[in-house]
Amino acid sequence: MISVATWNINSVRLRLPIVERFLQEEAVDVLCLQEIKCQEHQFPYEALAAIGYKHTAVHGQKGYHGVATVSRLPLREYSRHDWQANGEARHVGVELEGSGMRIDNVYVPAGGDEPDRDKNPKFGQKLDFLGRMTEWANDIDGADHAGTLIVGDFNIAPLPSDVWGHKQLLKVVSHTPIECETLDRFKSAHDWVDVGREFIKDPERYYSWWSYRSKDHKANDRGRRLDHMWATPKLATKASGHRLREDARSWEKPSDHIPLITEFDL
DNA sequence: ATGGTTGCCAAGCAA
Repeated sequence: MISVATWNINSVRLRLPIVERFLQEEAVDVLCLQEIKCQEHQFPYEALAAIGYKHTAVHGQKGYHGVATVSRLPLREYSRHDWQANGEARHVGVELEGSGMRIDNVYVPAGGDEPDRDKNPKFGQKLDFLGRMTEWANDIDGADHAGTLIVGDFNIAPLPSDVWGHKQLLKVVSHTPIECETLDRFKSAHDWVDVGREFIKDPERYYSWWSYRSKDHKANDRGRRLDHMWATPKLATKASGHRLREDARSWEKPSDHIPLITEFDL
């Protein structure tokens, strides 16, 4: 069995205590972090190695963004795509030694506030990022390895049941029709299976993010499913479990995102 | 309609 988790941590240095808590409680094999907000030399390698996570692939930058994959199992970093072509650290790809499973850890741009690429260049960059990610997916050769799992903060909640209010959020970046369609084109490009939704079926409530801009996120429960774990079809058939640690949103100094975990029989 | 919060790093940007 191999277990993989994804978590937008919103500063790995500030939240090292809850990363350690999560790893000690869940003992996942692999944890994919987004928004580490540090450079590679600032990453807490020693603290994570001390609790068994000795294998790392860190793609960081100063102050913003940044992704890191930490593992108990040996891995080989094989790619760092810049799907925005602007130098931001938003992807790192690894292959697990032994199983050969590939894990692509991605942090899709949030896209700003205005869902109009003419008025808001960030929105266009988000759509273009997904376009390049789709071209990449078209080129994956799925025939000769154990399959690919792409995980991370996609910054899009595609289904009506992925948000607290479908109608209220149709013009809010993360749930606009054009974003959902663009993500759908990516999905079709490689027949990705939305593993989370294989286990927590639509239209069941499934959120992974709650804004900090709410006194009590549980009171109105205005969540969105921005984080995803999608597998190539053959690998998806090996998924044996999927769960959320929604309680982590209430831990001390929490991230605004929660961890997602998928288990594979491999 | 607006503003609400957080992190980085020391002003404003990104989310």
